[in-house]
Amino acid sequence: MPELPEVEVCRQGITPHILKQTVTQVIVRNAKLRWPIPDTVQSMIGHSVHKVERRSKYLLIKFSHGTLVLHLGMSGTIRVIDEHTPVAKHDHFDLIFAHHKVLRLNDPRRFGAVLWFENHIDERGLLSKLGPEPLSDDFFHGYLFTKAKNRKVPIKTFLMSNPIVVGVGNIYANEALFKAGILPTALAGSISESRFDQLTDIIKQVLTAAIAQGGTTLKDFTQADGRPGYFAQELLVYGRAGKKCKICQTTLQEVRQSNRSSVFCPICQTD
DNA sequence: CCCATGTCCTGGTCGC
DNA sequence: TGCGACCAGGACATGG
Repeated sequence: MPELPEVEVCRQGITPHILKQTVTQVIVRNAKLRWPIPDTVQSMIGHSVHKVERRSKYLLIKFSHGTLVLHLGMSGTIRVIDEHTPVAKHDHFDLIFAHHKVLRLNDPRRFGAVLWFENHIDERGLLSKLGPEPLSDDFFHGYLFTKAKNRKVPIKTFLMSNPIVVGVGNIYANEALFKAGILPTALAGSISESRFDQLTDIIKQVLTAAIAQGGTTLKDFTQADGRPGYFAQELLVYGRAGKKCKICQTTLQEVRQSNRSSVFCPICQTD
């Protein structure tokens, strides 16, 4: 599920089901996620949800005395379901509420995380080391150009770097670079300010459109099937290596960068 | 065997 | 030479 639009749609979807509801039980079936689920998650019992926020791809479920931090990793999904719904394979964590609904985390690969920040303290600095939200005013014209000065890293790796900007994963990095006409292998420090500004606008557009489409197809997170939001969006390059560019019909090519696949059109995209 | 939506961490390199 | 910034790749676990 995990690109930013999917997490945001998830946040919007679960919020009305859990806001102001009181936790009655916390079940940890398998604590071995990316980090062990701490015993302190039990402190939510008897407390109610004040707010449901998102920072980067982290879901923040806020209580008066702390914050439950959820990350979906590469394969996690969250649903709000009836408490009698049978437990399925990879259902690792339940947050049960007084109105008999359950927030249930399923994560086959277990790269996700369930953490508790007492008094909002982020011991690992997970949230404090993050760059700006791409849809906020902190991600503005000139920002990427300034950050990229003297950087020799490929633009695609640069875009996917959380200290630079959060929420741009492999799918949207590929899609945004195609739309901006920039090769993923172009060096970040060699890209002009105007092209960076155009790329900034495109990233905002792509993420906004994905949230809007995910929001319409996935507005209720109480269903058993959770189709990721990006399936609703037409993908121009991601997953299309060897197929024809939808703009110029040239065969799309693939390279690996930092152990991730990048797909691009050798005609539509340039250094 | 190959590949896969994330990201922390390690170890190596580079430049001041 | 020292040190910090930067960068590539490994690691995690499961399924298609």
